[in-house]
Amino acid sequence: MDVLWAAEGALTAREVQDALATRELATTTVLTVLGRLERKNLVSRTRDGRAHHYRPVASREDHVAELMRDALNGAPDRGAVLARFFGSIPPDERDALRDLLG
Amino acid sequence: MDVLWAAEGALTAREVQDALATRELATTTVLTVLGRLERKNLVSRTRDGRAHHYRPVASREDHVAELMRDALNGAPDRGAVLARFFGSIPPDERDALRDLLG
DNA sequence: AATTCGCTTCTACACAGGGTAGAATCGTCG
DNA sequence: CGACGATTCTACCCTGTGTAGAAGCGAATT
Repeated sequence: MDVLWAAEGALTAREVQDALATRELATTTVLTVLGRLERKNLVSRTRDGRAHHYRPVASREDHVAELMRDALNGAPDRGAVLARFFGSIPPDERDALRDLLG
Repeated sequence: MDVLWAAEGALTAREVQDALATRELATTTVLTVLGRLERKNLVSRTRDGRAHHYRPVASREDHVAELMRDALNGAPDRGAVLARFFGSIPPDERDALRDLLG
């Protein structure tokens, strides 16, 4: 589903379908999925004459960060989770973060 | 489902059921769920006479950290995600992390 | 104006996963 | 051996997701 993030910017359903041409999806399939994504507030759309322009509500990175926050909220002891999480990511990323956090 | 983490240590199905007594669950329900959790490698069990002892494979914190890693893997630009994630958690947690990371 | 064509909406079907539980089985204790 | 508890098998419902057909609606073309 989220292959749609791959294409940056606002797209029409038609463009999305073309971008996924490898899968030979029916037009209605693309529309249905886009509609569901809109219902889930993952994409927004604005009318443009006959068609709509669909655009991601958040960047892929923001979205994934959101998922991480959601996961984090799944535990009472957030600090302990964060500690384990950091202990488990590649050292180079940990280093980069250290820099980032000053 | 994961209310089972709440009870620390290894439990028998019977004990799990008692712990969830508020929900009046049938014994088989508890067993089924525990079985599925085992299939998903979230709990392991060891036979103890007639019954089994069920124990979490990982602590709740480890499990949530794992979910965070899974989410993180959902984006190509991990660094960007991490940067956003950090920018979005409460400042005090960020401070705690800074300490943690040295 | 009527036809047609594209975009949209509605509705639907299959399949997976998770919550729930009944029926049958199996093994241990008395 | 019999009873009872633990387990397994099977099943039902509900939701989410991938897929798509049928129909509606508005605009361009004939």
